[in-house]
Amino acid sequence: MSQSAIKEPFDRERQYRAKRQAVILSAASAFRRRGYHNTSMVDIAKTLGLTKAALYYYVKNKEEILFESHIMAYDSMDEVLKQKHAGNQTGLEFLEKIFREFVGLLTQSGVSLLTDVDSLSGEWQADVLSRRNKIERRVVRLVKDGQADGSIREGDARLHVFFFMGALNWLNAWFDTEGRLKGEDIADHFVAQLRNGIKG
Amino acid sequence: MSQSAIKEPFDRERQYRAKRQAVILSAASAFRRRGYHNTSMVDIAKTLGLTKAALYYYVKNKEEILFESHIMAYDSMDEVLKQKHAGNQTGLEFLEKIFREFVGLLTQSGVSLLTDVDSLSGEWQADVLSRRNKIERRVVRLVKDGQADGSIREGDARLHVFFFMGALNWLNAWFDTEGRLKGEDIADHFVAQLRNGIKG
DNA sequence: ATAAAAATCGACCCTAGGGTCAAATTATTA
DNA sequence: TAATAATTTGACCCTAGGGTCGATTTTTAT
Repeated sequence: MSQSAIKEPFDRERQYRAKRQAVILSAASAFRRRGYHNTSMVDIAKTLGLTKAALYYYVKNKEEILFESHIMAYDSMDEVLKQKHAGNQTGLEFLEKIFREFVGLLTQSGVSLLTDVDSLSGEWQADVLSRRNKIERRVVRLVKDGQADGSIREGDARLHVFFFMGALNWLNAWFDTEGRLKGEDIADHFVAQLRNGIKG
Repeated sequence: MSQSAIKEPFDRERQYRAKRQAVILSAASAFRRRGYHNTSMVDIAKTLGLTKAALYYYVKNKEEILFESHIMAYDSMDEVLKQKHAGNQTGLEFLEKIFREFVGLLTQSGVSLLTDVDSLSGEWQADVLSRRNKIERRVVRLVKDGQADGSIREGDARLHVFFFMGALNWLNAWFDTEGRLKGEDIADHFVAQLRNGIKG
């Protein structure tokens, strides 16, 4: 049929992209659990029922996978940060919401926050760091907003942020989808601790 | 002189132990900053003005260095946890004190809390995990004590702990001795956030 | 000064694992 | 059902870096 000439190339590309995503997601999860250097390309391939060589059809090299893993996580966080707070809620309330969604990303959506930035070289490392800093600055801004409206207590906003973002990163390291701790409960608990820790 | 026959061997051993410590400390610092796998034996050696081969006079292999790095950190933490709280202070006050000293270890005493447990094999990994768990349980107990005397609010004690221990681990990752943030200030800030986050 | 012990080194070996490539296999299209 | 394009593979190459060893250099004891 005549349609195929038009949509077929799109489907092709879509397939390709989907598979590429699968590779990166799967790898990211492995990196998070066992570490970047303890995860070989063969490991990644086997998990997907492929051969090492096939991976290189979707990816330039191992480092690119690490890079994309980072980017993917930051994209998710950016998405969360995109929303604007309803006019009625305080800065603290808004921050709570954001933080709860961050926790959700890690516990429900399979997003992995990786730490192995040093294994990235030059350009890529700079890219990832800049993305991370951008997010950090956004959150710092939220805290400052909260301080401005009095819902968050005074003090170095960056330190406020480092504290609870640390909790987030650590959560990422120990949280186990299988464990008895339910993501929802963790979110409630963490949000409570965040709130009490910094409220005005 | 006759003395030497007695004390000389002790000095020898002392020298040896001191140098061995130096190797491990130096390596631990590098591991913390660049990561275990991004730090080669040659790197470690060069930092100490030695040759790779010389390292093996003090250490069985690279993994042992990683192991000892972990142990060293946990020894420090155990030391901090050894103290008993004065009869008059609340559970929360005592926990604050402990936490402040933990922060001090990382910011002042050059102790590095490493995360690369997965690069450790079998026996060693089990050892390290058990040490970590032991410390974690101790801290959980402190929290429960605080909850018992009403100074710490109710809620899953383990989650309380994960939250602020996460902050600690994260601090370890970003804190830079050279930076403008002074360890003392960070401790104050972190302790405040800990206190407010969980107080009853 | 000299022997013995301690510490360090240069040169080398060896493997895990990242990366390549031409050939085979599997869809697609006409 | 051939021709073409998209995937996947087996076999192979190559290097970084951990680890070893006998030979030196340095220290200590007598």
